[in-house]
Amino acid sequence: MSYSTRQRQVILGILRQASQPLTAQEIRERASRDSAGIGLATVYRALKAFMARGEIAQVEIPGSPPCYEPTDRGHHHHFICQHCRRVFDLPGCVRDLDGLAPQDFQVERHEIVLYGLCSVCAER
Amino acid sequence: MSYSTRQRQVILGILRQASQPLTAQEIRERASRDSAGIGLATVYRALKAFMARGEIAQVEIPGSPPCYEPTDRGHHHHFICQHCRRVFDLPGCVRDLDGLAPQDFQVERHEIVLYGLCSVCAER
DNA sequence: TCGAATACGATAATCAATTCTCGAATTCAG
DNA sequence: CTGAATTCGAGAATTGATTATCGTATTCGA
Repeated sequence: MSYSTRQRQVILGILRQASQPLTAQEIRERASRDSAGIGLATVYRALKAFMARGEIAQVEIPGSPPCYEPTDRGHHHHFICQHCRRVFDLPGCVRDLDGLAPQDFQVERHEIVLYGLCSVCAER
Repeated sequence: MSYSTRQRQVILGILRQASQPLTAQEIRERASRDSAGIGLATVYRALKAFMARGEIAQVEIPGSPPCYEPTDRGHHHHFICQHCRRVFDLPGCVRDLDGLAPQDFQVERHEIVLYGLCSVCAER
């Protein structure tokens, strides 16, 4: 099985506290603020282990390396600020999406990404 | 300015004939079927030139290298078949998308990607 | 047609993300 | 507590996409 180490607890805690999905790099940076720092390889190993257990999910964001977030946040989408490049969670969804595809296509899931300026970057 | 070469005509023709956005690799493969073959570097140079002129656009598809398609197809979105991995164009859009973001966010554009099985792969 | 500008092809170089390596440290079941 | 299993850290290696290099070939305006 897999062991519960200090590093993995830190990493999972960071993902749970974050209000956006984070990249492996971002996780390492935040981990290095507190504890003595965590190797990037360790972050990747932990992410792989958490994903195998279904605790976190990978979010593919166009133009950004893959991000990770806890799976318990329910269905939602993302906003990317074109200025600061940060990714934000957007609660909610829209209906009638599946109707976009032809009748004989089976739609299983969807991703919506909005691009623009976040509240901070919009003020200039 | 930029010259009109045999290679660039081939590349643009391939993009126009395709019913889906194509990656640089896919373009090179299709180009090699007819003419004597085109270098990958040439494909990238041509894509860059066409983009500078606004004739084609880059489409960022999660989990796939960037794809390219002519800009004259109007606003549309994409469907990715989880079985054959192909990318399909979906005409149309949905309304009220911008409402997903908080009031103080400026939404400039959006991408919608549907995942599932295309008509061919759904038959099994 | 001439020649400067541009593009070609093949391959090497770059770049960023991710994985591997390996000796040392940690975890945890018994 | 003990030891086998697992993980760690740091850096090297790998991978895949893209760009640069450079000698040659093509394009096209004058």
